[in-house]
Amino acid sequence: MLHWRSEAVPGAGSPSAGRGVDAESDPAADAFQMMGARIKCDRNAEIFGENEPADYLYRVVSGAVRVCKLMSDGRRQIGAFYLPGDLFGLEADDFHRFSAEAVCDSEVLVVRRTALLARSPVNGPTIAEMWVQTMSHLRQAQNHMLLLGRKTAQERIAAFLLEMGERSSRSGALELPMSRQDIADYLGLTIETVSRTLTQLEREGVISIPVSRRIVVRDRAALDEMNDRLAA
Amino acid sequence: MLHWRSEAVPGAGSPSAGRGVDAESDPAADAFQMMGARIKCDRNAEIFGENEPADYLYRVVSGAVRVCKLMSDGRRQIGAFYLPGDLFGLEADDFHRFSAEAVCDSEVLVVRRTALLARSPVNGPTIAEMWVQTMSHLRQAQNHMLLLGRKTAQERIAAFLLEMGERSSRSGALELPMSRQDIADYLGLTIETVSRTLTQLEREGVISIPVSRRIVVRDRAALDEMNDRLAA
DNA sequence: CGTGCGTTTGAGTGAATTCAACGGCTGTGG
DNA sequence: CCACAGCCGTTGAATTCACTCAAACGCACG
Repeated sequence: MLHWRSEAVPGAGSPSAGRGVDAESDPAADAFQMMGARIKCDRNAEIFGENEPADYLYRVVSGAVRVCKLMSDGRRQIGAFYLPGDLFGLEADDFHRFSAEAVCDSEVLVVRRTALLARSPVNGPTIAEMWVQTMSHLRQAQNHMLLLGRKTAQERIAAFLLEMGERSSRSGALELPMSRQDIADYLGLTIETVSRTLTQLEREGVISIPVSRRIVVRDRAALDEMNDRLAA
Repeated sequence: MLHWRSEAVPGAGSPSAGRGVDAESDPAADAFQMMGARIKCDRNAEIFGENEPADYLYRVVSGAVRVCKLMSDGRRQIGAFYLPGDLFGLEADDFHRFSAEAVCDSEVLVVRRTALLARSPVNGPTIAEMWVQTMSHLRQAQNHMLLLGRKTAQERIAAFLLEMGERSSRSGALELPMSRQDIADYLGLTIETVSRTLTQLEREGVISIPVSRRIVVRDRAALDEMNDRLAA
């Protein structure tokens, strides 16, 4: 595909903590470090709201962020979780179509959209970078779409665990920053079904759950099989 | 895969019919008309398959195209329908993640990806155009995601009818090119549920169905209300 | 006039939901 | 140090919505 090294000065910002922040590897990160402001968000704090002007781009430094839509009867659909290193807030129009909230106490970098886009002449590499980002989000959305289509609760949970496994720091146990309710709203299930399904997977020996937000995958193949029914 | 008449020979094809092809208006269209080959696809013909190299871009001229994934147990998820004027086949990687098939006898324009991208020097307007396209697909995927989340059959059908209404020629009746099975696989329902729900909507006077693939919306507000529960 | 396909309709089942109660951790204040 | 409140998560029982299985219908085509 396309990629190139950024044209500028990564040197300054010492990236600090935030597990899994290998952000410095990709080019957009540099722009963020140069131009971005770092802000702290308490758990459940709104980072931007639906229909607000989309003047800024964001990058998760630590913690986690969810983007979601609320329906008038209280149902909520979470469109994505963003983990350290992930970019979010990029929109096709000038307004956000989802709201974004901190899943837990988090830090994000913020940069004006115009600043990023103006960085190089007319449409320098930055446009292409944004394109790649958008492509990546598209792929993510398509995966999520598949997840929400005709799938059983078990298949959804399996897919979720595998996805989080891929994205989190490659360690033994999964540390989930989000509540059961968040997971439910992400997977299109109820909190009870999420809980029951996890318990069932634990009883079957596929996973173990030392504490509710830490999940150890014991039988990865089993999860794969539940999920792999995708794509013959 | 499939065969088409030699690349080249664009001049011959007079744009011909294909309702809703106002393709000439946007810039990418020009490239397609200049460089594309026009091919015919019989109903259910595969245009490209999952995991095939993504060397071409496509534009629907007439008919309709579905992109989908098949699961090993036969379940199918349709990711999108493309109608005349729509672009498809643009991928983040070098391989298609979905397969594409003609919903009904259709015509599509095909152009080599490299040809399109090479059109202007390094990253001329074309990159930006592609970005816009990708953004548009992202928005579409996000909408579809919402559709598949915790929604009742009625809400899904309502959303589907509204979506098709938006996208089809702005006439009175909706002419659906796809089968009930296609609709079901798009909405994450079974064919029976789709049928029942449509019948129910007809009995309630919200729509009427003179023949199975033609639907007249009688009470648009009712459909909106079923759908609008979205986004407070 | 059959044959085949797509669609509709019916009856019974089942997976996930709703409603409701309980259990367990955490932090606060007596 | 313990008691208690407030969450969050789990578990149970009953319900419901969509699914599965099955049959019939209508239409196009040979």
